[in-house]
Amino acid sequence: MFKDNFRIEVNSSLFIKNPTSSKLGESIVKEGLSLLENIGYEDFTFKKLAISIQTTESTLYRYFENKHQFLMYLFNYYWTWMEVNFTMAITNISDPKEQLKRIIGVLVTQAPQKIGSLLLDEFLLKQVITNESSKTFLNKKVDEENKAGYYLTFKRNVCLISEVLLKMNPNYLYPNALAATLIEASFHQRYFGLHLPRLTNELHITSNLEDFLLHLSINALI
Amino acid sequence: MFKDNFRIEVNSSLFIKNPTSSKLGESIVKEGLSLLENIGYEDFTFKKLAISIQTTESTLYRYFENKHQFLMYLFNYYWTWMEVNFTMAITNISDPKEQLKRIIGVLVTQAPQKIGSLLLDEFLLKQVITNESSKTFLNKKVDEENKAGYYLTFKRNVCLISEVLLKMNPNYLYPNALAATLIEASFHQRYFGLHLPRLTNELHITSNLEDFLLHLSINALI
DNA sequence: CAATTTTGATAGTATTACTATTATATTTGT
DNA sequence: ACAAATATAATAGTAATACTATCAAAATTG
Repeated sequence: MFKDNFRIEVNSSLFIKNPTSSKLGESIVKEGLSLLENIGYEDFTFKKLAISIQTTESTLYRYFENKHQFLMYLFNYYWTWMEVNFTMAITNISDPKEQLKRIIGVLVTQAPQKIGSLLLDEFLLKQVITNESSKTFLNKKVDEENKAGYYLTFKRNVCLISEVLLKMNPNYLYPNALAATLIEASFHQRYFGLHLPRLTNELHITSNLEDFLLHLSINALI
Repeated sequence: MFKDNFRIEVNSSLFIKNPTSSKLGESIVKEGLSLLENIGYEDFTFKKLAISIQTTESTLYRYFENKHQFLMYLFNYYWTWMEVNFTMAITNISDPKEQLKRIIGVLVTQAPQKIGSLLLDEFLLKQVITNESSKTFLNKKVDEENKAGYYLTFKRNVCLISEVLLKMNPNYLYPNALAATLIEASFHQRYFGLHLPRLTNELHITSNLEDFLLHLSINALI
């Protein structure tokens, strides 16, 4: 469907030097993603990443301002790629309900189909975003970073889903809120299923999660 | 309704020395809450708190292991107190739908009525939990802390709401997931309303948030 | 192949997140 | 009231974090 040289590029405010501009930059984001998945955002440091790819901290700081910007880069990479997935999923589908079903199908998929040859491992990326994405906005710099455009790709996806919801019921008052809630719930319910099972009902199983979200949204739009 | 000496006590795994056992301990949690609200979890340090209450770091470490345990203490304090609020709100109400309405009413209230004279400021506490509570579980220590009982009060509240949901529809498959989603959405949608408004629809306004959550849950239970 | 850019190596700073020790208050039991 | 026990303050110290700066070596590019 896409050429082999299909590439996801994120806005230049999300890095100092574009990591896709060099082999070293690519290994920074690839190994960084992997390290982030292994040890989590709190324990992740540029020092540890530098050691694991045999470079130095100062080199990493030439690509990213700090680890928060690095997470924001991955966050935007993820949502840029999800936008492609969502768009493909609903293209040529006329029934809004079927569109919603496919949207939710994409949302709950853990290892989405490869499109072209992507730089980052889709499965790892989904894992990291599931566990860490709330940390992109739950901090005191949120307004500043919002102004800098750090959340634009995420907002575009919320709006894309919101439009599908509105097709099902043009009078629904909270389409953006519902879209954002579906996304957040898809992450957190899976997380709860794995770590705090009393907070959910077997929603770490993809088909259950899909059923829950689909039922929730369809009923909300009645 | 309650005596003036009504007190919220949290499980002893959540502190080294009980802060309610001394004036100093009380000022640690009171000023700590205030500082956390002002500068956010990421910038909050025991050093800064020590300076603001004119004590030393070593003293703070005799009360709490680290700042994460301090946040967990506040988190449990909050949910212990919310359990009282929820329970009072539905006591003597027979209609499950009315119970749900009152549950959601409590959930979206920013400055709940004072019960007795509580140590911590309810408004500040709600603010801090709204902004920071996801950080209690989104980290690599979650399984360990879950075993230690750090999430018990939260789970009790999810189960309490879940039971009300089940009364409305005993066949609903995902009561815990819905309860947890309502709680999470109540926090994040208000946050989005204030900081990332394109992700929501004016849900920083309490009555809108209430309407959204009520509509969402009632329709899900059809 | 010279000029430019990128990276590596090294050093250094302020802050964070603690732990340890000891002296001085404060509280408690009798 | 006073000795004993406990809590707190003061101080010092460590390893790690989160950077910044400098300069030489390597790689790229024109």
